[in-house]
Amino acid sequence: MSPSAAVQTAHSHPEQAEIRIEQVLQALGDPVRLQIVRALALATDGLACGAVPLPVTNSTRTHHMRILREAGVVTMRAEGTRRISTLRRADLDTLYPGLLDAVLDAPH
Amino acid sequence: MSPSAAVQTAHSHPEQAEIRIEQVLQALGDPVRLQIVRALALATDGLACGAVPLPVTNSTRTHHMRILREAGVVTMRAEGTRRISTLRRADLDTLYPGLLDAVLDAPH
DNA sequence: ACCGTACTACGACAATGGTCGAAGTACGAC
DNA sequence: GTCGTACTTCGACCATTGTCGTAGTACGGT
Repeated sequence: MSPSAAVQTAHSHPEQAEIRIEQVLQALGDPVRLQIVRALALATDGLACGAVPLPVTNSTRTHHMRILREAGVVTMRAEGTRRISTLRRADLDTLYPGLLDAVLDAPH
Repeated sequence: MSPSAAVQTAHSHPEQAEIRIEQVLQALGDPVRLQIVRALALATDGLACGAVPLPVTNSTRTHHMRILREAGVVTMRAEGTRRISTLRRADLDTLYPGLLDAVLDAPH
């Protein structure tokens, strides 16, 4: 195995201080991603990307997870072959109190 | 004067029930539009589109105002040659309590 | 070792979106 | 009426974005 074999599984996450409101809003502004976030909100201990039923292919799913991760909305950790995603509730509630709750409580 | 001469000044606004959260979030997710919304939040009695200093041309300004209006974030009324825009605070607070405040209080 | 599952990376594509300039409309002032 | 101001509309442009298929990597099972 090459030394760089584990690079792929290491995802970059923004620090709390690096999270920007426009990026968060834009990330939440897509129907597919909002569906993902709503599903993650119900699973307090995280959820595998593939566990959310979505009308898109796997590669598109990965793309949306990346947007959410890079915006600072979710964290991802490897667990076997799964990537468990979790909502960054604490960080978002600290930076933008009420934002996440308002979005999650919104009628859909 | 033709009968349809006043069409241009009549802008369409979505009813409160027609406002969709994804559209609102996407509208707020643009830096220029967020700047507009922040300016409007300070002027309770509305503001002319051109009164907000923006690094874009007039046509782009109009474009952004249209996005905000069609998303249900602002209302516009004609007042002479000016178009006075107002934040739809009541509607947004009713539909998504805490959302607008969270966005406006966000660090920038 | 082999295979299947879970996900990622890359390239391509069409659609969307932000930007502009030019032309046009509405209103007020003169 | 003419002129200037404020804004809109239209078409064009380029960058971004959501989508996909294909190929690839990592891990667990057998």
